[in-house]
Amino acid sequence: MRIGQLAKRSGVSVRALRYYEEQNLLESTRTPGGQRDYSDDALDRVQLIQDLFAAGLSSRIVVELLPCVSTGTATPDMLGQLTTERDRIAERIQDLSRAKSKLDGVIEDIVAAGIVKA
Amino acid sequence: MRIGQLAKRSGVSVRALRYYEEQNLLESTRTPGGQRDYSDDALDRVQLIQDLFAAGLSSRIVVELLPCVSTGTATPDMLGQLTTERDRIAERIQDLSRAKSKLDGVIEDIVAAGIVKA
DNA sequence: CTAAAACCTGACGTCAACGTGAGGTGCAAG
DNA sequence: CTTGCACCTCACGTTGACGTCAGGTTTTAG
Repeated sequence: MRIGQLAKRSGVSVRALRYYEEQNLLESTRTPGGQRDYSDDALDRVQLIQDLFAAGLSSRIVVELLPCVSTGTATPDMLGQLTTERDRIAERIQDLSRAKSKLDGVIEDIVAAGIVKA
Repeated sequence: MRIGQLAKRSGVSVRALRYYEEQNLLESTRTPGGQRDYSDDALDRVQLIQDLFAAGLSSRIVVELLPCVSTGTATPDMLGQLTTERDRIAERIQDLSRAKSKLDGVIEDIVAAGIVKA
């Protein structure tokens, strides 16, 4: 499929897909005319990239980890990286949970104070 | 206390503290010589700001929400904002949990494959 | 009193993940 | 063949939360 199709299916912009390729996160073959041609696997790949980005990983990290995620194999170093990032995400979840609790508390207090009844 | 002390105690940089003041997130009185002087409450304030930043809120949002968080009162609009941001954080937690599960799975697979034994 | 911290105000630099034109090319339809 | 949309490659712009350097002032230790 071509880039517009992939963009539509994956929900990311055309610009973003080109950026992924620039960062070696995503491959494509080219038509004789020079246009990108993606395999169906690309869709999964893009969604994986989005998930990792959403988890706060940078493209530098993602490009290092993508091979193991795809192949299920890794060097000891890569495994270390993986666990490091996994732990970082876990920490982030803790941070977010703390912030959420705080906001929950504030919301409860406000509602309890009867400022608003919804 | 002065800005260096607050920075050391809160763990954020002097530059960041000045930035918070610039964004109306943090107040300070001034010495006759023009140097910032912080009350002890400032420490809690800074940590709250950090928590909200860590939760992905922008300074614009934080400056709107800080009053209700401090006072426990709010207009209906502010309460709406609060719940909106609370829900956004909840979503983010979900995203992170998904990413973490994915990485956990990858790590398990790698370890199971016997590439490494730690 | 003097030197060295610590502080002050601008104001420009940074970094990531794209957005947004500019100017030109590929390709399927009629 | 030509219209027109999708695509191409530069290459500069954007945003947020600061980092950092310059040039000057205040505070504190001795």
